[in-house]
Amino acid sequence: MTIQLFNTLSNTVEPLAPAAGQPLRIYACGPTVYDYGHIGNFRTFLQVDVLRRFLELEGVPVRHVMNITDVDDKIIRNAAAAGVPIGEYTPRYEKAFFEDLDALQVEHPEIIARATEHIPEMVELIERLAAQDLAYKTEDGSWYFRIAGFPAYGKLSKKDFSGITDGARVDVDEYDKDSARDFALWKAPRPGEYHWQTALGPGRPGWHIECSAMAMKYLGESFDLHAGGEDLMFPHHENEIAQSECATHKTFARHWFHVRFLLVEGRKMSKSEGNFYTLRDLLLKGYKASAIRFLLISVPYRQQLNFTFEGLAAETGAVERLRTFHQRLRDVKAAPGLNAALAAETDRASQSFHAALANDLNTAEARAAVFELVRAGNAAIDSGAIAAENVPLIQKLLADFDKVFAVIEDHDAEFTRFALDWAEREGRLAEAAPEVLAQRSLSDAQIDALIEERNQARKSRNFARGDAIRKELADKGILIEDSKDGVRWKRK
RNA sequence: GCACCGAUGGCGAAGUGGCUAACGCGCUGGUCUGCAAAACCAGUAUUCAUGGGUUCAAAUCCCAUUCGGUGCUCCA
Repeated sequence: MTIQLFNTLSNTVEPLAPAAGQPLRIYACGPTVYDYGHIGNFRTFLQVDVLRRFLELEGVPVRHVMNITDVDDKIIRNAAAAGVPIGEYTPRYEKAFFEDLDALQVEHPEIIARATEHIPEMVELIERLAAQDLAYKTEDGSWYFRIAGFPAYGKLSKKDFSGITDGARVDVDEYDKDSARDFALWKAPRPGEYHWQTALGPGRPGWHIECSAMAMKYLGESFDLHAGGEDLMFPHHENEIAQSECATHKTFARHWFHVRFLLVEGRKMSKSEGNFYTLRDLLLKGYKASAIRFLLISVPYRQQLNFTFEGLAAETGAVERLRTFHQRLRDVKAAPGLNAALAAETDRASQSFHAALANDLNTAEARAAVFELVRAGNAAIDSGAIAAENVPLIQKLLADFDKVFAVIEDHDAEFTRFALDWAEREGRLAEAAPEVLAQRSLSDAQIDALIEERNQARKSRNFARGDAIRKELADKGILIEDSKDGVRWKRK
């Protein structure tokens, strides 16, 4: 199935396909590792994950490169404030970033590229530009890109710079740049600042050059798709295009994929609004990683998503519904044969699921198709209409669904525990919700023992005692379900 | 200020010219259960921010207004 995907560059939906015999080459802008990631960051990484997972499901091999920006102004500032070199400051946040990706079931890219490990590649790229007089050195030793040398500048963000003249409105002499729009390729060090000694002189890379250099190193001068948050469109991606295409005289990335920002409780997320959440904040509040993932990917990537706690609770229930159905399917005792009507319905759902994702990654429609089948499947189980041969057909659809959405297979307890351990080390355990802490105080064996005690009480019709135990477990976030086949429990 | 995007039930949200406006959560009633939970069934927007227009036909197209978001500066 051909995947149709919106391309920011052309402003239209276009098919996305790799060159013959090649994997699909993706470059995605990664994090600047100066702090813990927040849910806005993760929405972008999750949507890229949905894209790559769907490509894989469709049998398209992927070569996905993500950069780690481990040197920039904020890092230099924060590291200096902490009194450590940047090389000691960034690794803990890079590690935390990957731990968070794991909690959210985000597949790792094939290649992780750190800016600080690619200084020679960047220097070489700047030299290529300098050789064409498209990069120039200013008095303080910094290097800038000459935008006047790239007439197509603005083609991605649809900005027209042709009418803009320097001097009248903008103060040009700030860094003695030739034009106010010219951007830094290489920044000369301020006194005492960490820097590299290179053929360009001492300094550190500008923000944009790392992505051009590393994308070209791992994917070639021209590749299939470049992804990032909508804010990166300008100036970051526009500048990448300018410096890359001027150096190579080839199209840099053919397809540009931008993920829309989210709102939190209807407002833009910001520290001053008090609605700024890291993944770890939410795990400590007791929200499950699966629910967070499901909420962040449920709204198609080009739509603004309103992240609310009510929505998060709703998604917790939605994930639970999928898991319960998955479980019922495994346990069902179906008569031999095939229910043709249910098989046809399964097939329809499967087609809708694939078609929805192929249509510009419409995740909302894709999950709707699966939920419709969940209802049909549950009804068939209840009425006894389900037949043995239907079971694997439905399981196949759920498996395909989970290859992209990755929420049915349950890793939640593991990552909640991880967040608690982390909070303890950081002295932030007080931020954890009481119910989350209570869960931690109860081992699986203790839970099983209490359930056994309750079974005995119920058998002797001592329902008061049985209900008391159920209440005690519920207070600690453990829910009990009685069924014909015994008692099941799960963490709320 | 300029440019671009959006507004659909109690909440989140799909649908972008034509069958009864998906799906999830919630709520109400029923079935099941010792009681619950889970699951199922039924109900829950005559209507898609507001006003006007185009059309045989509009949530979907056009204009205006209001509100929210983004970019123009660091930001996923």
